[in-house]
Amino acid sequence: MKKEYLTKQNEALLTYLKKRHGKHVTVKEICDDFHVRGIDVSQATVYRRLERLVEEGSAAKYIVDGNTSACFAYIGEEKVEEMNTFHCKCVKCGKLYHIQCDEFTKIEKHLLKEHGFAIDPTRTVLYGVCKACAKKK
Amino acid sequence: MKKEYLTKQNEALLTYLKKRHGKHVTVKEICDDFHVRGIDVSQATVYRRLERLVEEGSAAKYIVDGNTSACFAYIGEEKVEEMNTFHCKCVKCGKLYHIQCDEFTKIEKHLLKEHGFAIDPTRTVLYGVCKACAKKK
DNA sequence: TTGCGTGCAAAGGTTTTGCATGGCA
DNA sequence: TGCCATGCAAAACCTTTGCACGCAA
Repeated sequence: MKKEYLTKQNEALLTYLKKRHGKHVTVKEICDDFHVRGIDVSQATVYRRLERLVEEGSAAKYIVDGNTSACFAYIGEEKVEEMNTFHCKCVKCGKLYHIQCDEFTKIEKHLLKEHGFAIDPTRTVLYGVCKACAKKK
Repeated sequence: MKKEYLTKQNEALLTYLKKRHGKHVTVKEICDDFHVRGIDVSQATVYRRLERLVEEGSAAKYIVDGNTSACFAYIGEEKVEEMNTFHCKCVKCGKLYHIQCDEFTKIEKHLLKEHGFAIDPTRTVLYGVCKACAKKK
């Protein structure tokens, strides 16, 4: 087990993430915000810290778009098993919906029992078309 | 509506994709295979053709990994509405499972009715841990 | 002949990495 | 002091794009 130092960069990132608990952010958004507020944290550090947070289970990484950039969300102390939130991304307007629904928990259990597959909701994004965009059409 | 020419590159790609009907492949895999077999199709062309196939609905694009690279699968004439296949990717061993299950169709309908969100199964990948990897642990 | 398709290389963007330096414990 | 963390810039990747040329119809 490695030691971990408490640096101001680490602290700044954690503060930022906790303030947006559960929301998704990109590395770019984080860096931009830091830049605007005059906080100096290099992009490389943000990547390295986020990577570690994901390993530790305190953050989740999503590949949300056809676009290359990844999204991260802080999930902190929440136990993954208790989360019934999942993400839906509209492929038309690009909006990301956080949906809480027990039906999803059901399919989760079904998949586990019948197919032996344990979904990790923190990593999963469902793609489709949202209500608003369906109407427009 | 644009005219479409039938070129040998186009033909080679379609042959390749049809042979792997329903399976997922990356652009790199396609190019490598072509290279090995001495077929000359530039990477740019593969991207352009795949993009068009996706537009036409003959292929599906997945963002499958934490890695940046996208996967494509040929779905040909199948109508998307009839597909009850979805994809599960194991985050431990990296294996991609194609699962057919009516339960998934149910959650699809539920999401549409209750949340107004129409999932596109051809774009969606569920992440989690597969049976084999769960046992290892 | 027309104009779409292709190849090449450059450009664009995101993420990773090597190395010297900085800073926590 | 001992190491981990950080910054910077370069490198590594994947994907897109511009342009001239090739080729199907």
